[in-house]
Amino acid sequence: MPELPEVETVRAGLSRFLPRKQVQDVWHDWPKGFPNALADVQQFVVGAHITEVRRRAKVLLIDLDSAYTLVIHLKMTGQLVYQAEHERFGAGHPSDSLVGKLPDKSTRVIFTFADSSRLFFNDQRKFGWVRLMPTTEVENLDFFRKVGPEPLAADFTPRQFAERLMRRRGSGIKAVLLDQTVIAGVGNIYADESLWGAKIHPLTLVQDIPPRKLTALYTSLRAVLELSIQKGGSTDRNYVNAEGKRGSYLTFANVFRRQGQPCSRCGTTIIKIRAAGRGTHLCPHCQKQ
DNA sequence: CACTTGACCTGTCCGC
DNA sequence: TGCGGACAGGTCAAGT
Repeated sequence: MPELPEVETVRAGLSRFLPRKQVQDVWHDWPKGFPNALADVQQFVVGAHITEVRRRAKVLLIDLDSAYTLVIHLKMTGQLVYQAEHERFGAGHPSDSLVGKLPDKSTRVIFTFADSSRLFFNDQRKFGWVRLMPTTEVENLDFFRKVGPEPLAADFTPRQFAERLMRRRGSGIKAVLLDQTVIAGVGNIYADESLWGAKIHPLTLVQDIPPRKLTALYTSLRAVLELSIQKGGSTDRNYVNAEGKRGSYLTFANVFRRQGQPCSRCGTTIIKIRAAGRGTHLCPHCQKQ
């Protein structure tokens, strides 16, 4: 569920809090979710200072001044929540935030900093992970070598978008949008929303989409991602930002989880089908195959 | 080789 | 009310 806008929202929040913090302690259960040897964590994380928080695709990168980086993927139900020391105890926490309620039963990793503030990695379904590696090796990870361009990058053009989509000419457009090696950061929510915006049926084969509709999809995808970042991302169940608060984009969604409701453009009832193995939402009138 | 399906997990919801 | 099964969806590995 955390897709580009959600991960970007977490990144923005963490970069307000984390730079210059010194790590004092790292606790974790669930070795599969943080597979590094304890000795390496002790040597390269404990005592180190955080220098920067970055994002690439749906992956968060927390750089340390030990020349190591914590690489974090939230997958579907991961959360990264920062809690300042004074927020730990007692009442007074906003009821719409997880802050003050952590750790809880889905807490997998806790970073404690020298000023007693803490960073919690929560993950109900344990699909997410944290791993430590030298900063210079991050770009050599298989995932980063193959991942496509950032759709919101200033130099990402409609032409580039169309060319990359056409590499997968035999496939349905939804499957292609979800393919991280084509375009980075798009998941189920924004695939559905951007296709509705461009009036394209999710199962349409890429080579059957006219150029003008590809341009519309480029525009629609960028608009949807930008609006979602502005709204703090989408919260269906689990997602929260670095302050433990939910995002409000789904209030503005046109099709995602809106099956049975009228299309905001034409009034036709939104339906849910299966495409690329995922629940897929569309307006059968606006998005003809 | 390109595409699809299953595995990884847990919690929730639905029908019987 | 209890219980089994479907479902949620990001990514990799395995299968077709």
